[in-house]
Amino acid sequence: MPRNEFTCDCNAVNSELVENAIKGMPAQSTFDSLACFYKILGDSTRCKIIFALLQSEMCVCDLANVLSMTKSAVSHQLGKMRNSGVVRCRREGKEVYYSLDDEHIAEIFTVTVEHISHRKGEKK
Amino acid sequence: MPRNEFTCDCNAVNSELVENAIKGMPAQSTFDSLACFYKILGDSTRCKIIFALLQSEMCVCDLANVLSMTKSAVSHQLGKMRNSGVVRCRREGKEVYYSLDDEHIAEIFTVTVEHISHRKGEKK
DNA sequence: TTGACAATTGAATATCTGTTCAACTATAAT
DNA sequence: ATTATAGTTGAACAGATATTCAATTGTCAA
Repeated sequence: MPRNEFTCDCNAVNSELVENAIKGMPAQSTFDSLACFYKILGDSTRCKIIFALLQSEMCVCDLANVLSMTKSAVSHQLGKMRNSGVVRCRREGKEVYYSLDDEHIAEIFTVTVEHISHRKGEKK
Repeated sequence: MPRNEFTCDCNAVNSELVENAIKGMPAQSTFDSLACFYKILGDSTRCKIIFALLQSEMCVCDLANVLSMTKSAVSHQLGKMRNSGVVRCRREGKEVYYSLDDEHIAEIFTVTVEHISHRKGEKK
């Protein structure tokens, strides 16, 4: 009789390790937030937007020109990024200017850019 | 006649800013790598795997137990993480033990966990 | 060699996601 | 008021993706 109260199809090899790991696990909502945050960064269009906004705030038209995309496509992405708290916006006349909301994002982003650059030379 | 040599449906508002931004843009491949990296982190299952591996290396069975998932599902995710250079593995008898490949990943991940935790208290 | 278990892999499916298109709102100028 | 431009939004479509299921490989023990 396998002591397996979970939905997995096998028994733990190192049960103590597993039990401790389970105890130390944060709530599901924490992982959802984490995944949600990374999901926003996990698209090359949105990465470009972030990179552009690192330099300066920009309106949707400007971003569309930088990315060679339609206003609609850019606006859709900006909407998601706004909802996730990645960017902030302010209206100035007809234009809406976007900027990075949180300095943490710039930090995490630039660290990753370095990480990627370093990998380039390495294996494969 | 709109001076719009791109695929976008509007003219830049701040043309100088746009031109500088375009000049400063890295190659498409850089953004693909970035997005690819974040995409790997952008799934709650894989976030859990990373969190578990922060504590200690584990075999597939152990991870399956920690996550309450089948070996197959876990193995599929580990395969992707392996291909992206996020995790590394070594065989020991019948088991295959996985661990985080790069210390940068642990760094980026923990910084983001903090970022998320701080946000919790804030708006919304 | 045979059987058992750990792990991987490919195909199939259900779900999610990015872009397009068209319609719409908001602001400014004539 | 009317027109033009900036931006948003919903529906639809195409492409990507996570999990399941079944089959297969690799390793150890009998």
